[in-house]
Amino acid sequence: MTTLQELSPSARRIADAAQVLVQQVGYNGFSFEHISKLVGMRKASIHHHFASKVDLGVTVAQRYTHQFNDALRHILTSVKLAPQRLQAYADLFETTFLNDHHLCVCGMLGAESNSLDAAVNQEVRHFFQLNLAWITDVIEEGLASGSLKSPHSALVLAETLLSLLEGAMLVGRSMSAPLGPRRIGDVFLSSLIV
Amino acid sequence: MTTLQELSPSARRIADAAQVLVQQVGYNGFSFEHISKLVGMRKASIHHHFASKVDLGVTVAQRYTHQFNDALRHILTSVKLAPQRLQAYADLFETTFLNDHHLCVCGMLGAESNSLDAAVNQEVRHFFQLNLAWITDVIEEGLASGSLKSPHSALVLAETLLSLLEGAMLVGRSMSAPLGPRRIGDVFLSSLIV
DNA sequence: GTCTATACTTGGATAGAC
DNA sequence: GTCTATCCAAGTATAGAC
Repeated sequence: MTTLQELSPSARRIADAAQVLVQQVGYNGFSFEHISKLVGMRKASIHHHFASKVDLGVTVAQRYTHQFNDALRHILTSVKLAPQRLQAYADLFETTFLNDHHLCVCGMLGAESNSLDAAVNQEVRHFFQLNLAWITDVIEEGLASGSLKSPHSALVLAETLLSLLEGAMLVGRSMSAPLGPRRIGDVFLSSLIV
Repeated sequence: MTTLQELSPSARRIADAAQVLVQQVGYNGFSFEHISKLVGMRKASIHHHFASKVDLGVTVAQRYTHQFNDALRHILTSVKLAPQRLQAYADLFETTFLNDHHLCVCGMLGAESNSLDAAVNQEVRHFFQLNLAWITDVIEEGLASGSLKSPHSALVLAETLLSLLEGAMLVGRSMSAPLGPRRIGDVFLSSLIV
């Protein structure tokens, strides 16, 4: 299985194209032929970098999770208060959505999970677990320091916020004038902010 | 294009099977062969009832929307207060999710929308529009009668609730112990209920 | 209405030349 | 690393017998 560090320039272009396709049409919606057209290489050449479609799917999910994790760590260093940290978090989804109504890679793969290889599903679960842990920590600190207030536990609030943002992207896809993850997230966050 | 009234018993069994498959693996995740096995008929026989896969997809979305609409009207007649109406609404999603972690048909199709025929997408948009209008009406009545309270508009709250429930099903699929749409919905609704 | 048989296309994957 | 050529399976769809 290919890991992140070993990606050659060509492999990176392939993974980039595959990620966009996953966000646009899902794992079951694209083929090696689609990637071939996007990167200007033949199908056989793609197989040289990724032996199977599952390998490619796993790599896309791993990279996405890794990049997302970097963004989460950056928020912690650049934003100090829990309410603003959660708004910055919602902005990550907003940015993705504003890019041609792309879905979250793992949101899309999660929807398709019943037809995916276990190796891909494992990466998707890792993404959600990582996100839930991060949000929970932020909310817990906010509740403790008094910048947030709620009768619910931090973990329950975290699953609520994550569900809300993933759902806002999904529902927003089928609307002519969606509010988007940022504004939808604010509706919920405004009930938590002191 | 086949419409709801004309469905023969065989066509109904095929549409039922197709609906389950959409909820499990998505439109791009199933084939006529899968349906063939589920209903015990050959692929050619399925084509006799549905000329194309798009026809089948449209019928599935139409029927689902129609059944959902019946459930929404039933809530209005059997439940009188806005808070309880919204909880009953969340229970519709909970029931679907508890059935083997099935997704909402139109939630799944919405995720795949970029690869679907326009005729299918139109039905998906109709489903969301119908739901948003229903929720908006319920919330508007609740705000007017004083059973609900919020600084946000009914329409914004409706999109928030719908996004939350769709997202709770999607995210819940990849979790070992998801809270589920009902409990997730309650977290948000509790901030609205007076 | 259902079947067998089949046409046609696409998709994932491999062999081997360059 | 990339290519052409090819294999094989699966997927949508149709023709025609029963």
